[in-house]
Amino acid sequence: MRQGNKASPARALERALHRLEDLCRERGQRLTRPRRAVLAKLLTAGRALSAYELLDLLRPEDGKSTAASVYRTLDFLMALGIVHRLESTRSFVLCEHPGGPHWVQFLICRRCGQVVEAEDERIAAATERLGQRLGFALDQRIVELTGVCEGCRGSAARH
Amino acid sequence: MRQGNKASPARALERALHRLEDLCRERGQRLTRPRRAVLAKLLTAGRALSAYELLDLLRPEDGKSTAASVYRTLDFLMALGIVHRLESTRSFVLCEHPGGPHWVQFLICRRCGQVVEAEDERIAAATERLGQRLGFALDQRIVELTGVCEGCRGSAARH
DNA sequence: CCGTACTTGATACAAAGTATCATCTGCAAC
DNA sequence: GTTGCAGATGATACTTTGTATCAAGTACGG
Repeated sequence: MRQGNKASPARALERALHRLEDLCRERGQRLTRPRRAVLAKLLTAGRALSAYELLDLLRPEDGKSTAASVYRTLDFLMALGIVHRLESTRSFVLCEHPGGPHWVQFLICRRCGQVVEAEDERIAAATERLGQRLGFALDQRIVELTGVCEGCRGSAARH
Repeated sequence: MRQGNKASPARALERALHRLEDLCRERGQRLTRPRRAVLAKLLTAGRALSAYELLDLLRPEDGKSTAASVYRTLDFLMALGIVHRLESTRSFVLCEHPGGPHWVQFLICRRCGQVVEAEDERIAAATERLGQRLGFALDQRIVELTGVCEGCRGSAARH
């Protein structure tokens, strides 16, 4: 929706795989089957997945997947910056803002599980400022805002 | 330091236990031995502890502690608002700002483990605004900023 | 096509958190 | 005090999440 992924899922997958290929080449990293597979599953799922949900999706078409391999692959994709971990739900999502390093915030609907990735300047500035004020040189900023999204508030009012 | 806890730890413990007692009475909750014990351990530790670290501290003086009981007790203390969970380190800290419900942020030193709890108006406002902009009714805001604190930057420069 | 540095597969394990149910107890009412 | 009992604990077993190790396999530059 946000990027037309729903409109042409095959196209979006192709784009994501190309991006992965480029990033690997740029950084001298290998492009392997599990790396492609995990990226593909995250993309087609279209939502945050736990490592073990991912494992369940991968096994039918690659019986050799294990928890260890899934975690390794996720770590790799996170280092490339194309996957993020949601600490509050212990799950993993595709990055919606591929590009250079950035500080992002997540809004998570506790009803439908939808995850929206934001890049809010005010929050970035305010957190930086707070770090400076308290003498911290920040290198990671976890901002995860949980609530109920507009759709869910409308559809199930007062419940 | 911030509240003089280091200066008189026994006094601080006494204060914290009184606070727990008051809160329990106010809300019609029971004040039990494990609840006192967990609070005491968190206070005397003076830092964030994982549930299992807590368990290891509790067992010597109460062999009946179990993971389940520790988690139950932590959930209770969190509901009272006097303990917070740090998602990024899967650990628990005493609240430094007892009082009504509030939105807090944590700064965590990755070198020494120090945790500072802040209540920053700008961040509170910016996150609220972002939620509104994206149509989310927020009920939880996790903000955990990791980096290196002033002391650690000074003492181990360039490493 | 070769060589090898890096990655994977396989196994085992550690850490974190939850479910269930019988027993016990804090505390309000007497 | 003593008592009754809703609510908490204790005990056990289990699920979920994440890591360590090392032999075997493979992506990719030359």
